[in-house]
Amino acid sequence: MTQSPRQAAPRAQAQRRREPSGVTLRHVAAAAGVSVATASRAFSRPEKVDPSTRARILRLADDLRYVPNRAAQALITGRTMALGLMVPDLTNPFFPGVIKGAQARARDRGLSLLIADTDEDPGAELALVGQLAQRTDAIVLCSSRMPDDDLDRAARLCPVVLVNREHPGVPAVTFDSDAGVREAAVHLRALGHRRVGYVGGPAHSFSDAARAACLHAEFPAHGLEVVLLGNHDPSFEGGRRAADVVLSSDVTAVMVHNDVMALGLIGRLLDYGLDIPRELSVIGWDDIEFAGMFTPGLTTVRMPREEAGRAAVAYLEAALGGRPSEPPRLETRLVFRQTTAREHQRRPG
Amino acid sequence: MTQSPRQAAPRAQAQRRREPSGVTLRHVAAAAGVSVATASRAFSRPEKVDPSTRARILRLADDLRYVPNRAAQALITGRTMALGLMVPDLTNPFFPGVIKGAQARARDRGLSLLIADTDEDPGAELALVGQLAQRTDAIVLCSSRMPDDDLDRAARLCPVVLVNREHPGVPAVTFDSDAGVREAAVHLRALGHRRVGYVGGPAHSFSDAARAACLHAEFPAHGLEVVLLGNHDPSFEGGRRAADVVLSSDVTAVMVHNDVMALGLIGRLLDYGLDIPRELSVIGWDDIEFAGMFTPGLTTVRMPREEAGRAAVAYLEAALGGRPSEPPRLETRLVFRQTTAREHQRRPG
DNA sequence: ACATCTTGTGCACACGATTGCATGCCAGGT
DNA sequence: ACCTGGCATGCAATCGTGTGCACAAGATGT
Repeated sequence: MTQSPRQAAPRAQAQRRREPSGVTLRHVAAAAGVSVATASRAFSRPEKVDPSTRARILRLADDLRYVPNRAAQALITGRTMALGLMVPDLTNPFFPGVIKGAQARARDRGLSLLIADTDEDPGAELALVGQLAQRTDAIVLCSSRMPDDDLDRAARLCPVVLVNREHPGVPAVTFDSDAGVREAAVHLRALGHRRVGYVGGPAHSFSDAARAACLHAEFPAHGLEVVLLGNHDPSFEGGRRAADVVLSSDVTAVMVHNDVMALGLIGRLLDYGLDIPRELSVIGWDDIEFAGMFTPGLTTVRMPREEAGRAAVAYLEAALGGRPSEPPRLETRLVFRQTTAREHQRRPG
Repeated sequence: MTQSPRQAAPRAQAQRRREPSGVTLRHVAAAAGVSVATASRAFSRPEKVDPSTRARILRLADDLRYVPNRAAQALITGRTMALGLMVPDLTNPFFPGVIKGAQARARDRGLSLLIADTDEDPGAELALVGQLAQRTDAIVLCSSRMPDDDLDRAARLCPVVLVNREHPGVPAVTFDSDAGVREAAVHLRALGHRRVGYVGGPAHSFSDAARAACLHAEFPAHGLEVVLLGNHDPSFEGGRRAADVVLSSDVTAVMVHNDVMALGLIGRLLDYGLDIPRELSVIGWDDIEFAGMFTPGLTTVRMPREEAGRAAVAYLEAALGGRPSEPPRLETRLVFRQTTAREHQRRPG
């Protein structure tokens, strides 16, 4: 008998808190009369095991209700099969849209999605990325407000893809506002408008800068003058507060940084007794579900947000799989509803 | 020299795809001149290691940017430190609210939150629970539409807490509609209403049944007759479609299964030229953010949904920690806005 | 008949952390 | 001097899976 120095120590086998279904590969292997290695390969390297034994193993696994232990897989494999997704505020309907798309795609591929809400606190984002990175293979940063160098650090921490923000060296799913804005321009021009205001979002928001830039690039070419009406909180209240600035300007139409703000603005103007859209045309941004539910329905630039979510995880899948790819630039379109109408001088407010 | 039969086999140490920060406990231990065991204890059993060595270990860990490998911890510990949260539809603002609360609480406790959206498919829920269960310690089932026996199976799969649904033997964070509904009753009665309709949600929805039951329990006591106006899709469109039923009934006020439906209903009635609330008072359910953003502002029964999310994870924490507790029953309140007014016979529609 | 390749399987190690047990050390009681 | 006991630490096993390597048996080529 060959001496075997191993196996000497008696196995204490402490009583541990175990998962409900304590069925492991070992059990399946034993039942099938094969080694754990073969059982493992039956799942992950199908071509390396005899079809009949494989079938037997799979059937037994099923009978025993075997479910692989993801932690063990993650440990040996180095891949958690989970992705992270960070958003500034779940309460803004734009983000659940992105999540929905991301989650659907992830689920299709057997990936899980961890959600983090930063509560609009740019300072907390980097730390949160750190936390997420421990449990995921890669992260989607949606409309991140992080300072540029935090972003650099984050990208070094773990594979990252941005949505609705751009930063050199970091892949990003972006929205091409041009098409939507151009449509808005011809639309407003056709209605007779000349001077249109832009009610901006947060001062250091990337997307706000992008939107303003896009306006400046497209509107003058269509004979429209754009008037900046300040930076505001990207909330309903922010929109309401912007009402006075709008009234005291002499624009006949405004574009607003996002739909929620636009709705706040309109609500406030309605309170003032203004006739929307007769006295002021309003165009929002995002096309959240509620934009179409309001009366009057909000004309707005649609951002394909579920698609953005899907594209972001698709990109990460590819990147993790070593297949290089380019995250897409998504087209926007103007959605025509009832908050835009022929230009008409309003009575002094 | 003591003979050591171990350590004979040469370590091949295959080149594996490793996490970006390849720093493990072993490195920290080596740097600190202690064993991995001590290093480990420096983190998880602080009292069992000398304060000075502990300090040294922690500092070194920090310097080396050590981050513990959650997969390894999960493997040995049997705890993933992650929770799952399943919702029917992220697009309904009620659910992001719950998620926000859950996520905030989870993050505070160092837990992660996995999100699953069932896309309103009750048949898919059980399978999704199975998937989630592999990666989490416990699951929050929010407004689950699962059939009862699926629910039983799910609960056997892994620790579960329900939100906004009840089922014998399964803990649940519930909403006590009574208070809100009672307020609605006295409110409507004070405004002179007698017959109030109920525009129901999905036929087999637990919460719809609960809400209807609550109406039947409270309204007659206040001299109000309740008229059931059918079951409808819990969406904006569903609310719009319910408009005709409402018009053809002779009620002067309606309660609607949720805010989104109420908004749809109101929008449609406005289209018909109805004066809301003069000709019909409307009360919604949930108090989603947008309820207050509409014009007219929607009077509605508030559900403290972020609190529900927090309570659900708090309950699970306790349960996993072996501390038995009872998930709370949360109070609802009526939020008075502009869609309710004195009863006033409307002109025949 | 023998060399070579292919195929299917098992052995054993590795992943990174936790933890029961053993051990060595030092203080204090007798 | 010796025993006792607490404290700090190390050893080694363990969690469940993946995978390189070795090996046996059968297939194939000359």
